[in-house]
Amino acid sequence: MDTVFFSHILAKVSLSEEEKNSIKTFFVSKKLRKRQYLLQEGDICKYLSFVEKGLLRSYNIDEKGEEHMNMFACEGWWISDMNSFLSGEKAVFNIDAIEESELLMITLEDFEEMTLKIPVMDRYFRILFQNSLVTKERRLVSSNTHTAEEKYIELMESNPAIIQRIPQNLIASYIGIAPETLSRIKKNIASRK
Amino acid sequence: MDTVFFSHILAKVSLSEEEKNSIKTFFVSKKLRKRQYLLQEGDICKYLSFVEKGLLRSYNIDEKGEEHMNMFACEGWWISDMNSFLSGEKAVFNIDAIEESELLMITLEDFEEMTLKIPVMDRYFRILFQNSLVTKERRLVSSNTHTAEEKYIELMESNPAIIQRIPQNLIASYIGIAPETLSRIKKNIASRK
DNA sequence: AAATAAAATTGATCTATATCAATTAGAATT
DNA sequence: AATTCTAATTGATATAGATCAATTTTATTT
Repeated sequence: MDTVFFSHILAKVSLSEEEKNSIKTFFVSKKLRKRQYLLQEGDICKYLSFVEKGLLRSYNIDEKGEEHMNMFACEGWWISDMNSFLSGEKAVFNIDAIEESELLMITLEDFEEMTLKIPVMDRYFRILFQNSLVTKERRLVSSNTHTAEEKYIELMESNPAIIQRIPQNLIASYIGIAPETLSRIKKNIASRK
Repeated sequence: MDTVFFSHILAKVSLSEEEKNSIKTFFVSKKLRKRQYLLQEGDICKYLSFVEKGLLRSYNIDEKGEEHMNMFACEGWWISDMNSFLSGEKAVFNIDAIEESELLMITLEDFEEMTLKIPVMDRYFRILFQNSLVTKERRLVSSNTHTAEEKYIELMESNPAIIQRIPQNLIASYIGIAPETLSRIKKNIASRK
């Protein structure tokens, strides 16, 4: 319980040693093998999880059985089916590990207790959610405003690091296009250079 | 400074009379006529605004001059270009009034001061942003997973009240389709009943 | 109430991207 | 190293929804 976790929190708020120790007690750690599920659609999402190491994806599956990537999370990111986690409703997302991963997880009950005991964690999550909101908003704008190629270029430019760790077909799904289309887009871009 | 505002906050957190009085001091109120701008693309978004009354929209404009609705906000909603507000970068969104409106507005400086003075407001905004995140996530799933008709039906079902106050062409833009397409979709749905 | 402007509808046509099918390249497993 | 499985590429074709243009309906302004 460690460097990655607290360095990410301390980047947004200050914590005393005492607070750190207290926070630790609310989390449990978990390792996931590649392809292992953290959550399956229809289950209740019991945890909000911080990625210490590795790479996960969350996605939903439509009536035709097609997967649609919702988000990826690598080191320093949080992942969950927020609606299920907060409301106790059934999860609409699946979450699994793209790479072998290590997580720190907290239940809703402990999350509530932790924020009440350490109010600065409300601030941390307020800032975290604020930033996520900006990111999601950008993606939504991109989704409505740009062509397939523009969306791909935008993603490449905003997130070059993570992209290299993720198979093309998942990236295609993330930007909402067919894998064949992404393949052709890449070819076009390459041929223009 | 009033019922709508505090009733929305008190639905999420508790406040003493003293805290309420303190909170009041951070906000200024403003009235907008129909079609009046609150924010124009390229300006810095100085305020986070709570809608006491009326209806506003936020939207971006692409290179072809087409508007793309980002969100609508009626009584009880907050509106801003969050990225610009928080970072001081130029706004990418325009915000204007669809109906004559009344707002309560706070600057970033006062927002920071308020949350430091009244930590429970961090909690309020943490919960608010958490919920917005769930909403945005749903919209993104819908945008990638569903057909134009499904997106329209979903919006109708999740938000029947607000839809009736908003012109069809803006709704089409919000779900990312051409106004002609929405018109045809409505016709189809009607003819099937 | 008349005049003007804006929004919605309808038809005809076009296009970006999806879908289907086959092939090749790369990973993972034995 | 050989085999099997999965992902990526490429070509041919189909389609949802966009675009363009004309018309009608509904708001707004004078």
